[in-house]
Amino acid sequence: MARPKNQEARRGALIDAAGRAIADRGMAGLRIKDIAAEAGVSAGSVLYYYPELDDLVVAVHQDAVENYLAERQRRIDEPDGPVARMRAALASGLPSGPDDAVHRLLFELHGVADRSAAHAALMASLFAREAALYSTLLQVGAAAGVFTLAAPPNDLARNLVAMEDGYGLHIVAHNPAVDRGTAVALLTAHARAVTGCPDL
Amino acid sequence: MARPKNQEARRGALIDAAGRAIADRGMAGLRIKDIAAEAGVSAGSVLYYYPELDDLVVAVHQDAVENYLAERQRRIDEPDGPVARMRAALASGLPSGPDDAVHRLLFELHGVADRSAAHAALMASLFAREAALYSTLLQVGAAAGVFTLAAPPNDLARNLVAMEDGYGLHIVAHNPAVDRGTAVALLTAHARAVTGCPDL
Amino acid sequence: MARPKNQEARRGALIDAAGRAIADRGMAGLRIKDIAAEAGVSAGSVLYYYPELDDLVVAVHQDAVENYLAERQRRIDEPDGPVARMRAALASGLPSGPDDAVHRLLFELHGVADRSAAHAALMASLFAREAALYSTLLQVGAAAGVFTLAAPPNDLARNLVAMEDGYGLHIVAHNPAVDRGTAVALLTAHARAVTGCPDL
Amino acid sequence: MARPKNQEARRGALIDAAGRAIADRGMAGLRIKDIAAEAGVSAGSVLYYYPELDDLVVAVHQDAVENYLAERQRRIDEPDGPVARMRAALASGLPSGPDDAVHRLLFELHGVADRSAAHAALMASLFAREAALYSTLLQVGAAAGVFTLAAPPNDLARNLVAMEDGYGLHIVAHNPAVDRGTAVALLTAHARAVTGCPDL
DNA sequence: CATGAATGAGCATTCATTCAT
DNA sequence: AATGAATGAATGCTCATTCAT
Repeated sequence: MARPKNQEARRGALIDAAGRAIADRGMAGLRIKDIAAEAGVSAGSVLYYYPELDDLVVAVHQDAVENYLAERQRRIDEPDGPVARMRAALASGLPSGPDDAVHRLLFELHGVADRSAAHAALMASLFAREAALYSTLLQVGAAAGVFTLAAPPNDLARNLVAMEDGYGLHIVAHNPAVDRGTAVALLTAHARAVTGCPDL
Repeated sequence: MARPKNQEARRGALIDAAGRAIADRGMAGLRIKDIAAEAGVSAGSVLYYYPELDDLVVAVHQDAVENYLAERQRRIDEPDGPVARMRAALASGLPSGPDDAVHRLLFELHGVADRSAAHAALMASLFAREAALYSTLLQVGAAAGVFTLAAPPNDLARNLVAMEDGYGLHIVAHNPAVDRGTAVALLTAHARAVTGCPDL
Repeated sequence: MARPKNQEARRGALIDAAGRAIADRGMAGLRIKDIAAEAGVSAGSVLYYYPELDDLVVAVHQDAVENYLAERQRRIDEPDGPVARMRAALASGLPSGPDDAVHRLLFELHGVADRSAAHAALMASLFAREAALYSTLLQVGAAAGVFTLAAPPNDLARNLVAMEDGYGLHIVAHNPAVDRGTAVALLTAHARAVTGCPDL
Repeated sequence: MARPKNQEARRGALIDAAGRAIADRGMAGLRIKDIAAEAGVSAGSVLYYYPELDDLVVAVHQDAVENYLAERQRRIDEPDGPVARMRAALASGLPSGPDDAVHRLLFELHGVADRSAAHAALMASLFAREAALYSTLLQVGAAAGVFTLAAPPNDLARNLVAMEDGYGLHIVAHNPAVDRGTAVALLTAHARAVTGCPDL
């Protein structure tokens, strides 16, 4: 069982390395030798594990989506109570800044979704699961009587994610008029309005 | 005076051709040969007019932003009255579908903004001017007594644009759960809520 | 004593596998991987038994020559009498068609003889022994009074083999104007003439 | 008209260079950079003129066949009378030795005919036209009363070409027992027999 | 002004080969 | 004895770029 484990470990290392390379140089500038250098192996090794480079990129996307969601879930579950959790959700959906590696990576990968069904599916999955996160929070808050929802929770949830994605795009892309602080404030104001909860 | 005019005309044709090439093949797959073919000239000619290819791409971005904004302004100004105009605004900010060439082009170009100050500036300009569009509509509507704004118009405006961008991203990227109809409906519902105007 | 035997068996299997690979893909397209796959072993194993790949190819050539000659001798010895045996000889020297694996292999290996003394020697050996086959048949037939040789038996024999080789080349190489039937007929007509034996 | 001429000249130079490279290194060892070096141009230039390398090899084959046939025809037509011409034919169909560039090239190219219809057609064309050469000589000689044909001229002609090809193969491939002198003698003896002409 | 010819840098990719196990 | 992991050399190929015309 040593071999398969090593195989998996090496594949994982390559996925990490490729993720860094994509976040750094962008999908357009992705080179096998960059991935190899980042992973500390030869270019041949990358091809050895991923004869089809696209498969590696899909693996990176999968990994990024899962890790991002898990981490976000973790940060949301940390505090107690609907209000604190919603605040955690609002805080955890935006890039920390233009250099946020995770968001850079995800946006790069979203950019190829229009030419790849696999990437489109991953992006759609991320969207749906983030919406589900918000939807749950909204419904729990409403059930607890803290939120008064201005519209069906699923609609509000999708709008929140769309707004996050929009602001996230501008933050990562260095829009000087949209920094994280502003975006969080505007997003929070919106959430406050649609939940009728001034404490957010 | 004939030369400069021809020069300009040729440059314009190259900008159009490059725009089509980017929308078609994406920034990552952009080749001088493709631009040349799309413009019906030789690859050398492209380099002759744009020794630095980046300049051509910036020109494409500039052109796309200006045309898009002008067209959107036109569509907003067409109807009369704040409500109709707001409806026109909500309808004109989302791609018609995954194949919408203008939005495809703009999203491709947003993708390079994080590596280019020029593109970031253009993207920021687009964001600001779209927000201004909404801001004006909101203020006029409020002044007319049709809208009751739930927050400062500039805040609401930016949120609307961010939401548009988020949904636009998913539409262009083939998220199967986000089609134009759904996005327009959700965006409109949001606008209805923040303007307090059920007629939207 | 088990080891050496296994060694030999494995080497034999590799020779067979390499022979099939060469007949299939040609010398130009020969890959260690293909030989290994054909033999059902790893590429490393091939190198283990034949650190110098050329040695394997020489072994293939040797094997092919010996087997081919043995089989041809067998087919010639089967019938009785000079005439029947000569007919068997004429029938056994031409490929059955463009897909005749043995002849394909031999011609591929002849093609490398100009760059390798070992292969040239094997090819020369094959030529000489085929000529000897014919020479014997001719002399026995002459002694029996059935053949009237038009020239020294060694000369006639070499001409027969050369003609065989020429026709064989065209058959294997898919010359549409030279099929086995035609070649056998022409070769036989020639043999009839030089032996003065109308019964061939 | 200067451009097309240069284009043609350059293509011709590449064909010559590729022919030399194939004769030197063999089809199996054919490298683009060798062709380029032989032609004194860059590797990119070879691809520029022949994006599909196979097309270049086919052109080489075509060229080799035509030149070889033209030269052979020339050498046959030089002397007067059926006997002298037949002697010229017999002398012009065999390689001068193992290093005969033309024959080396032709045999290399015959070796790929089994995997390429184009090359098979060229090889078949060469065979048919060489046979026609002999057939004409035989018929003219018979008509003149110098030859007494032992079989239909087309049959004799094909046998002559097959024998030539067989001996040619062995000469080029360094069969030490088959040198040009021996082959010419044996081939001539055969011709003498089938034409009944002792003067050959 | 514009082109096609020609190049070379940079890339993915194939493949024989090495090595630890 | 035999393998799979891993490498690096070698090659084809793409593409931006230069240049003479």
